Amino acid sequence: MGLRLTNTLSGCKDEFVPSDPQHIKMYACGVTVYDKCHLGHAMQAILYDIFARYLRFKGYRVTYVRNFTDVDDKIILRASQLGISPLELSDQMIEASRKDMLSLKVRPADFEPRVSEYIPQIISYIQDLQAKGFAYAGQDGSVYFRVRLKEDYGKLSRQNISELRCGVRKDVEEGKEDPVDFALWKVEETPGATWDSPWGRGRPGWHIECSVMASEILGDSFDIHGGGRDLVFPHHENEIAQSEAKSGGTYARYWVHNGLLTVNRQKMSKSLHNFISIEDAVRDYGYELIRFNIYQYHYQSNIDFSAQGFFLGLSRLYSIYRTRQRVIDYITRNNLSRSETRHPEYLQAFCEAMDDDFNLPKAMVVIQSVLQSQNEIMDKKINQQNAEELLSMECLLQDVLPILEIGIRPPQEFFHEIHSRYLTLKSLTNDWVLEKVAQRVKCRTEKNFAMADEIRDELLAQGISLLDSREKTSWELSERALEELVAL
RNA sequence: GGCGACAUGGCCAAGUGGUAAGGCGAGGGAUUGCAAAUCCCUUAUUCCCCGGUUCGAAUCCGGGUGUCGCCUCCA
Repeated sequence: MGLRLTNTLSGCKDEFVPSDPQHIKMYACGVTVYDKCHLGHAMQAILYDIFARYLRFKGYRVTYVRNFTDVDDKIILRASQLGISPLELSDQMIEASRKDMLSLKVRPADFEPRVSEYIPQIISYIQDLQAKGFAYAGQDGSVYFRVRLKEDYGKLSRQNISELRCGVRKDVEEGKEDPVDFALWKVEETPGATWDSPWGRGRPGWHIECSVMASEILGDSFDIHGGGRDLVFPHHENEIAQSEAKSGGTYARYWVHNGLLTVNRQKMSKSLHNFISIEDAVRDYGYELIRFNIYQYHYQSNIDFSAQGFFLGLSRLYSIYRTRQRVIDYITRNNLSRSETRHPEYLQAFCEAMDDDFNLPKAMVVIQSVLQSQNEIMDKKINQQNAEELLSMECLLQDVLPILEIGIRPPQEFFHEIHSRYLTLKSLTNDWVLEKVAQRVKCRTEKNFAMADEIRDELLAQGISLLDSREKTSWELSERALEELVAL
């Protein structure tokens, strides 16, 4: 079964047919590097990275492009405030962004072009548009795109040009023939962020960069173009207009748009003080919890981050790693060898979920079911058939979890990280806990259950929960402890 | 004013014509010294409201209500 994708252009979930059956070309709008990246960027980067990984998993060759916008009003403003050049600022921010992505386990795109590296191509692109009559130099010297000449303008966002209220939020630039026109080249002199052009010194407009970089790297037509919902209009609409005006053909064939990130159901914004940087979030919650939370929602809807969601996620992650550890122990104890067979039913279920418009919540259900089945098997008495079943599930998980980049660390590393974070928070030590556990073990062997229970209660009051098995007593964090760890 | 999206059990959330996934919570059971962990069972005759199309609608159409996004900064 093939992939189906919700295509903003058609408004439907369409069968995805790449123009080259072996090779998928994908472009996603990256960040404008005027500040540190926030969780919304993380979410977008994680999603498209997963799309690329999954398509590769399915056997496609994928070329994935994600740009950096390093020429922009906000960068110029910020840089002048900081007393550095715009490109210095964007260099720093790109470096920070790369670090952020690494910490989230997001793989770099195959191409990560920067606007400043494509100025000559942008200029000749605009010249071509000018030759075709779609671009004109306005009275102020800047170059604009003649929107009304593109008769299908508005097809992506379903906007009607005559209904647009121009200048509602921003003053209309002088020099345009028509208020709906948008800038391709802005004439101005900003140190460090301007280049010579046939129209004078200046810099590219807001939308031209993606059209140019996408076509330079992927060609005039490619398969998937993605970005946040908030880019549909005007950014993507304008990209289509420019690109198709220039090439005369179809630009991106499928447009996918992810929802935005909310914090406690409110859009994340600096003015609401709910702005979370990737750096802070990774430090406070860990990359897996951030990813887990994203996977609870379909990519098209807004994804909410809240203490409740993080708590739920951490409990589930905890549980995932408990099972991961249990499987490792089980395999070692029973001296089982690796399986080369991926459990066929679960593999199919996983692929069906992902093929259905990258339905991550559904895919996560499959993962949970696999883990549950593994536990079920390990609860039973071992036999040949059980063991094979378990191993094929394990084989599947080892192939599929890396796509999601979740549950693949050594479990002890995960537990150690969470536990030490908690112990530090509560000023407790690992030795203290172990001492208490040892005391209790002694009480239990002496059948002094009253004392044993007392120690257990004492630990529980500190957020430490005990697990007695036949061989040993181990400890982990209680629900309340997990809750405390993720309080926003 | 225009365009668009969404509304599903106590909470979160899948599900675009065939009779409501899953998680959390709650209740019961197996297991346990008792717990925890794990597993099993139960927990929405019903999908914001009102009409319509259909043999059949959470899903399609019309109207209403509510929430949100975008309308030239945005992932």
